[in-house]
Amino acid sequence: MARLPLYLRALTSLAERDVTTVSSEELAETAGVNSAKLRKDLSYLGSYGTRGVGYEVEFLRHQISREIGLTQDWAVVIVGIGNLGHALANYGGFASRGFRIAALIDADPQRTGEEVAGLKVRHGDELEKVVTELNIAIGVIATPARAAQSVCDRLVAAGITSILNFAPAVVQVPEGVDLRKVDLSTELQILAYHEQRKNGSALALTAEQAVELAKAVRG
Amino acid sequence: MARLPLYLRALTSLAERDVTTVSSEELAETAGVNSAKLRKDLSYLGSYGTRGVGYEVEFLRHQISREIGLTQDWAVVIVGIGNLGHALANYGGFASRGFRIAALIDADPQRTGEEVAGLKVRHGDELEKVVTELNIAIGVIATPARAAQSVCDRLVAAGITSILNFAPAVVQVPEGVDLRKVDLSTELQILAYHEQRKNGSALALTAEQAVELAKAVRG
DNA sequence: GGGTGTGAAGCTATTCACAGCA
DNA sequence: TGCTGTGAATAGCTTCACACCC
Repeated sequence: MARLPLYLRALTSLAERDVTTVSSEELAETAGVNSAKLRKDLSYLGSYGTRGVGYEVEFLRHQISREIGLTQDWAVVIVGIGNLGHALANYGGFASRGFRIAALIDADPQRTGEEVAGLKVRHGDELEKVVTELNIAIGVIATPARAAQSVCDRLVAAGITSILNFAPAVVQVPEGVDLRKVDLSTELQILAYHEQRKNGSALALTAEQAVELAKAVRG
Repeated sequence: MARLPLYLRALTSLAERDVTTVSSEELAETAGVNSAKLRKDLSYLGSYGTRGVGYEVEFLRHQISREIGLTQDWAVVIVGIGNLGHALANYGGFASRGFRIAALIDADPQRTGEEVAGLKVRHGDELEKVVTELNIAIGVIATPARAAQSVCDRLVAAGITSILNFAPAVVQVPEGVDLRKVDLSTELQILAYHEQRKNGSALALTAEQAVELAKAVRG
């Protein structure tokens, strides 16, 4: 369930404020969701709450961590060490959540050997070797769009079944491989779509439409 | 509709290959969705296809661009010029889609004045001024988690109603403000969740569960 | 024939509302 | 009494299947 990480974060934030017990209502508010939805989600994990009281923050946090698989350590390879690859390699939020950046790969021989975030960048040819030797579980694609599919194919061929794609390209994977994508300009486009609707609804009408609307409003 | 950017990208990729006409089946395949879904989505924009023929690539591309609002130019401010802010500022995919990075802001006085992606980084105090003067439509939060809510509040107060949050924090916005979030470690956590299920399904059973399972299988 | 546009069916996710337990 | 856990109701989304048009 895609909301578990959200609940986990909300619980962490509560734990930092030394809250020990929380109701579904409060936790839902913190996480920004409906309380019935939260209770239903949590009930799939088991009955971890106490009626009349709520949930114990630390206990629930541990249960969710275990459910997600954060109690083990996942080795990640980042392919494509451009601007974004750099940022991802240096992003501090991974280590604390059980993700370990184990290798960095770039096709550009100029970059090979360069040190980024304490790791030497390795050449594209070594991809398969790196995946096997370091027991990589998750591949991150941060290459330009044109390279994404072939990098993805090679990751899959090397045995990786979980891939996070940042390249702005449609990438196909075989059955059994999980592909998630994060697309920066898609997100902006969705915002722009709504923004346009907010500001432009009246202004964007053609003269004809305005007349029609005026008629309709008058009844 | 959140899939329009996906279709737009598929159409662009087809246009680059000089395809002029495409069926819903082909376009759906390119975009990685079901063809019935694609036809239904497109039908909301209007009847832009021709029965027995398909859709004209350039025409449809223009219609979708217009629908999303990509025919106008959107000024974007990035707040927080760390690793990620840098990467976003330098990301080439925005300009070509009608998004113009108009300003960069960082709270650290050390960074103020530094030039990133051809723009001078401005100090946090100037946020409201920058938003008003440059007619900013979209705010991007790339700060650490602890600063996210206050940056968001200030963006909203300055009149921005579309915000993209990269900080790993739950951020609340008032009614009428669109907030989208991109969370890198959440994405990895979702992958880890599935990965765990794939590899560990049998191994992760306790002895008792294994016995139960064996019984159930035998009927 | 070929392929869009769309009602209808099916499915999944969300919300309601309350029984049941601390 | 207060709050969880959950059946039932609802809403939203996806897919099917075919009428209709080029």
